[in-house]
Amino acid sequence: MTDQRLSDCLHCSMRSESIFAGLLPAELENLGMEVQDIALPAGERLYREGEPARYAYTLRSGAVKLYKTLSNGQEVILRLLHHGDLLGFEGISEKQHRNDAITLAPSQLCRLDLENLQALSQRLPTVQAAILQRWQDALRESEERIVELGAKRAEARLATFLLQWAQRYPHLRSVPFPLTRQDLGAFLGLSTEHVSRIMAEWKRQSFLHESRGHLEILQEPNLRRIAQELPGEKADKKNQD
Amino acid sequence: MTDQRLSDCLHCSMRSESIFAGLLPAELENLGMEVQDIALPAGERLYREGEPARYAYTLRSGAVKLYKTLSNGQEVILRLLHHGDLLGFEGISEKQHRNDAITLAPSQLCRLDLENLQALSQRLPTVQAAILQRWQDALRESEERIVELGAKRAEARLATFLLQWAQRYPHLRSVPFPLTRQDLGAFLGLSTEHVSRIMAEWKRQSFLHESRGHLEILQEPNLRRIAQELPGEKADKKNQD
DNA sequence: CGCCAGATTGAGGAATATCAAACAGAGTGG
DNA sequence: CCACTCTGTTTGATATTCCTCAATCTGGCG
Repeated sequence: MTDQRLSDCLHCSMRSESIFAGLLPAELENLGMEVQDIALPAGERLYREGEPARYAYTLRSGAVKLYKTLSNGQEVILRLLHHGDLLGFEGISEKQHRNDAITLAPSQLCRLDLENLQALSQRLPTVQAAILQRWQDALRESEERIVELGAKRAEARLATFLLQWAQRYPHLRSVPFPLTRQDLGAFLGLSTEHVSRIMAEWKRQSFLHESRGHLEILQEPNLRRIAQELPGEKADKKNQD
Repeated sequence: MTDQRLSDCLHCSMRSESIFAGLLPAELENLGMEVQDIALPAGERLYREGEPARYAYTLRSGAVKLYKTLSNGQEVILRLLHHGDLLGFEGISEKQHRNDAITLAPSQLCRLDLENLQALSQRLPTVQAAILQRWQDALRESEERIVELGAKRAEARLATFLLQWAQRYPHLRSVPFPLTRQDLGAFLGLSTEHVSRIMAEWKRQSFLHESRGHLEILQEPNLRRIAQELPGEKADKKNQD
């Protein structure tokens, strides 16, 4: 079920975008670190909140959700990860993972030993700088989320999210979309039903199309308009088609 | 109005908590960087969103809000900073500031030149590690905010916030509280009026007391209980006093 | 005292949640 | 191929939370 082998970083297709970008081939061969290449089906857990952090990961393909489960059982999704994103790096400075990580789709990852990684980042400033950069990106994204959650209404949040999701697959008309309505709600701070209502309405209006885990945005301008809407700015003119 | 002089990092009262902690005195004297010591009244702007980033700051005393202003004029506060917090460090890797920064109270800050800081952090791994750590803290805080905004109701958000604010002044019964109802709303994703209603109610119930820019939490257990409440967990028993 | 920004209060309405029921579609076993 | 089941989606009705707008109140201050 879990395919696992040693990774060949030197010839990795993602090398130029990874935290090891910028290293010389000689340095790469001398990482002093085992990098496991892992393939997982959908729904597999990478780690759990509170668990001792042993590994960090680079997501090479597929999708992963990072989330917390509250005392009433409600899930809150903190981040949704795509091709190229990192996870588990909080383990560099904290002993335990801060959240749960589960694959949403069949995924390929590189698994890095955190102790090795920490030693490595002390030795190679390039690597540390790369990690710092990723962290800043994550913080910027989180702050954008705060703006969405704090200031926008349900439709605007959902529209923003769908557009950003689709943007991660620039070359595809119809993009992979393994999220349930419940996932969407957990990410956007909305109830499952409310998400469903909005999605259903947009499908009726042909703003978008869904089929077998794929999503196609048919009327991007309309979604963009909705994504911008702020409280007190009701769009009087609906689409007329 | 703006008192400004060269800072003496070696004898700074915050040295042990700053990003320069762990440096030897000799290294400190050789920072190769001018550190300005700045004192500002309340309501002073440190920088504006989109402005070229020249400086980063360490807040030595007082309070600062980082916020964005949306197209409808609405403010969203991203972070509220206290004694010991950093700001403007996004300028290390981005050319422009991502948000506005304004003092909420009379504040003392250290101003660091970003170009020098960048060079410095390449040279001194200790400094870079310290910055990395602050970044991770900021990300953790942002993720906690996302949980608050995404999953909790107004009262729980406000209670959580007040408790955390008060915790920043562990030795004081009555803590400085320079926030307006509007600030609270902008931070918590609520309307000014809704915040006001809840605060007024809590004052009536003697959960807390407000006076001349200061706040005292009188019944911490009740606030803690409210802070934990999640949708679907109505507390039937109110306080009886 | 008069003024003014911020705080409070009230009434009504919009946005969203909750609860319950019906629906759809992808396996699965006969 | 069909009935069956299971899970996720959609829909409806109702309740709650929160916002908006407008008015009033309060405390500090010239």
